[in-house]
Amino acid sequence: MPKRTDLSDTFCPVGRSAELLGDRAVLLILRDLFFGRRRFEAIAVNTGLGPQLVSARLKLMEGEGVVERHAYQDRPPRYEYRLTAKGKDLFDVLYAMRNWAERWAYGEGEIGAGPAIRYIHRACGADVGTSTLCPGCGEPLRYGDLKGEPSEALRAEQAARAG
Amino acid sequence: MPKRTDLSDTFCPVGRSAELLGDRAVLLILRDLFFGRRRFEAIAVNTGLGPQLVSARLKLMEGEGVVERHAYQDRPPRYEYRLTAKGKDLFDVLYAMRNWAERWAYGEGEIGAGPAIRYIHRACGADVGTSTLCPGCGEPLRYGDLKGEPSEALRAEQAARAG
DNA sequence: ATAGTAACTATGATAATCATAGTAACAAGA
DNA sequence: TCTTGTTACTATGATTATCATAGTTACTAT
Repeated sequence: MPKRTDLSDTFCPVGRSAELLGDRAVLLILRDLFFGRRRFEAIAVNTGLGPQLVSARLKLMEGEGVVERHAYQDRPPRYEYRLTAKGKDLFDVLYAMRNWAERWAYGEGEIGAGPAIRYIHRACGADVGTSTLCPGCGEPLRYGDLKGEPSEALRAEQAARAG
Repeated sequence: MPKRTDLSDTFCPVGRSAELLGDRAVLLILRDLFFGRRRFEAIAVNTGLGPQLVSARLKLMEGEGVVERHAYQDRPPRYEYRLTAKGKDLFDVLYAMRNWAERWAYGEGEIGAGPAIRYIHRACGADVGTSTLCPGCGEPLRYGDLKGEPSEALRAEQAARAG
């Protein structure tokens, strides 16, 4: 392709977000980071993306300030990637994507009864369903407030990828 | 590129959303549709995307059930595109993207004081800032609840594209 | 008859992505 | 010591999506 249109200087906020988020690889990597997967190989395997793409996107995301590279050992030098505050603040976007998909993107009975991942509000123990506010206590849901319980189907799929 | 990895049958909901939303063109078209731009040419001009891409993506989105094609006149046949219920339900995603960008994606004073677009809650008249709940009345914000007031900078940019 | 409008499709150049393989720096076991 | 394993990448070549530009179709208006 020719150089894709650069959106980093539009005044439209959705356009600016789309510059980073309008990319499946970035989205998948963010998902993994939110799930606590911090290492290069783990992310590459789980996303199925291939090392150059993961490498390129992590560099991009680091440049954008949504992830930080941390050495977790010195010899041999090994790094892991962590969400920054700016990165963690993307939680609402990913959570909204999850909610939409749970409502619209599965066939009848495709994953058995219930959602692909059930989320429990740690504070009150309620199943949050696909709401923005906790149906149990009415509080808005933020990063870290939720405990995810993947369905059997999703667990099996991830285990298969991990080999 | 070779065929990009198909995510439409993952059990992960973020993966399924990413199949559609991990694409800058789709995101920009959705933005325009949410803003009431329904015609092919208007969308192509405002997004700057080029007719084949707009055409391809609208077909894709129609296939996914997020937009519908409606004839608005018969001779010559002319069509416009509307969000379906499934499409309108993507509001939370786009709104979360907007909020994130307003908080993180602009330089100091880049658009003057205030946000790129100010949103007013129709029900109570409060400026919602970048919150999920209306700071005035506490209600969750949904599609149609908000009145957007683009900043001067954004208005000028859109006018320039429209020619 | 000519120009204009809206919604596209066609063509060719360019560049992003994928699959596969390879590299670098070390640790651990035979 | 030699081999295998682990982690985090980089290199290469084939494939294909995207862009810019131009053209098409089917009308209406002057």
